[in-house]
Amino acid sequence: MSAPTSDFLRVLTERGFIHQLSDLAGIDALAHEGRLTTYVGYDCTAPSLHVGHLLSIMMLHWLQETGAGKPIVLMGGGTTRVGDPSGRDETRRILSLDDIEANKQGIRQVFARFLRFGDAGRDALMADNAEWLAPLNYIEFLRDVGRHFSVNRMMSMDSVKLRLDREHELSFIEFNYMLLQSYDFVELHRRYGVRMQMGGSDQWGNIVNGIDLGRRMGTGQLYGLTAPLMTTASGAKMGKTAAGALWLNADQLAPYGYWQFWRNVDDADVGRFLKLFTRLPMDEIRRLEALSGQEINEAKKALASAATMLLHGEEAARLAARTAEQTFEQGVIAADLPSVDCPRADLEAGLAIGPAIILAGLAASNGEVRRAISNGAISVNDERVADDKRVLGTGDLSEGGVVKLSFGKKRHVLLRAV
RNA sequence: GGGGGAAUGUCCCGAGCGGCAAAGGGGGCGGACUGUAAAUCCGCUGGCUUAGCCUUCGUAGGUUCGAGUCCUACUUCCCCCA
Repeated sequence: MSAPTSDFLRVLTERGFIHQLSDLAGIDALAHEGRLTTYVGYDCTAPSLHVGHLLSIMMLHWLQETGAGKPIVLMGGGTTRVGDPSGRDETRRILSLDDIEANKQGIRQVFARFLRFGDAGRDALMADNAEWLAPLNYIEFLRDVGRHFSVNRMMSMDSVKLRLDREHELSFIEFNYMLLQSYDFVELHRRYGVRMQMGGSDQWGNIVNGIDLGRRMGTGQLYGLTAPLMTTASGAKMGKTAAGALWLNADQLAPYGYWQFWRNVDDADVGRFLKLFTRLPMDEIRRLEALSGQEINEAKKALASAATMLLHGEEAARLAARTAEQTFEQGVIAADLPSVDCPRADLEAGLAIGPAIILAGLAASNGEVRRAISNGAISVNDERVADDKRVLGTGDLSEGGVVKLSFGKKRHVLLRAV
């Protein structure tokens, strides 16, 4: 691809955000003039977004930062009632309207950390497609939008084909998702002059359909840009760990856990992630990714702190870094580790190790705890537990009135006597 | 509408003569080695009050001392015919 002239595309290219774009020159020109009003849509299927969404959030961030255009965050209040089949092989559970509304509220808060909202020209704006999708009239929609879609072509789209090939059910309601998403694009153009849609590479088909529908419905030329599918160096899809999804909301995943996630990335991912998920300047990143061997841990810490700072703020990032240092480098019990309250009376009466570990959220059943103990995975106050009959008492409390429970070397929880 | 095939361990794929808590992968978790990395090796990967008991093979019944396995009905998917 020839070199872009706009800051926006230059930054995105340089930092590795671009997988596919519909028309480099067209996008570049609009970005150059600062008229590239762009939207990204987010489902409201969970109470928080997770790391997988971060990529597109960062793209919106750079859009605003480079002055390329107005970022629009589209909440899928309407489309979530239908369910996007892209990248899934299971029928999505239909959420109640209340759930969707609650999820929407949860998701909202994250964007304020990455975007500047307001009424001025390039201030970010948040929209909800329930606003125009909910009142749609079926007959009119079929007539105005439906007629532009070819079932033949829809059948050949990856999201549909995958379901068909794997012999999984694809309900009619989900089959319609791409019509709605395409229509969103058109509607956003009409309302806010949106010119481009961004998303993950799995959204390419939906985006292209939107561009197409726009042409047929008279929006003029629309554009699309997708980011590469985020995988780790080992090929795993990013966003989930044993502890659950890597949520962005602090009440779902504490800053410490978030920091730990970035601290533990694969060596091979450090440079790429620094570019994608932090705002560190490129020459600093080049210096960090040149580190090798033991030294690359410096780069990982920088990544963890920079990424955590972006999402949770400077103070939270500093605290997480300190907690990690105390826990992993100094071997002392850091007061800020995740903690769970435990009635003092339980400890006085003697609390068996199994229920204690479960209470701490480190395991799901006694059986799992027992197996973990036989694997040498469980520690109390950094002392390996050998006997699954081990009972915790007040004698295990350290000065701070806590017992440190560990599952493996990395997952630590403090049991706080209250 | 007719005919044939399929559904397995609630992550995925996938074996399974009527004695099955159910082979084997992948993935995940833990241990060793390291650097809170990767690779490698080893262990674990239904629940419980664990010499035992309970719940699991699409759903509901049935046959049998005993059913993932056989029979019937239903649900969903695939293929062929119309």
